[in-house]
Amino acid sequence: MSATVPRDRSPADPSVERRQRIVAVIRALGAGEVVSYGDIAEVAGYPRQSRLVGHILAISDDDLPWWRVVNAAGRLVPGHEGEQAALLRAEGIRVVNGKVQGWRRPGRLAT
DNA sequence: TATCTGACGATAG
DNA sequence: CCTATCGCCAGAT
Repeated sequence: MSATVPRDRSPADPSVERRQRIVAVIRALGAGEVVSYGDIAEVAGYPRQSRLVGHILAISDDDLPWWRVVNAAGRLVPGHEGEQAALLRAEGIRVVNGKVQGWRRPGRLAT
């Protein structure tokens, strides 16, 4: 027997809370709504932690509407572009060449 | 403990 | 459009 005991993942664990919080935001997405990883992180209360969102989605079950999440450039998820494009189009989202049309990154608008 | 990687973001060239 | 670099954090080795 190893002397190491599996850590108890209680709800009090901050890493669990982060995960739960981010998952909750993703689950709250409705049909036709597309957001970026950074947006989810910010809404969840963890600005600039977009990588964490990507990680959660990668390890989490497919129970979540992962297809409604794209990167800041409107780019689809590598390796799932075909399925994601189909799912998005089914919700009325226009997808062209692996990117969401009509997407614009904040801070790059205006003249 | 150190180092690398990743469903990221932004800036620079 | 592309690659490169830096910042950010969690997990894997």
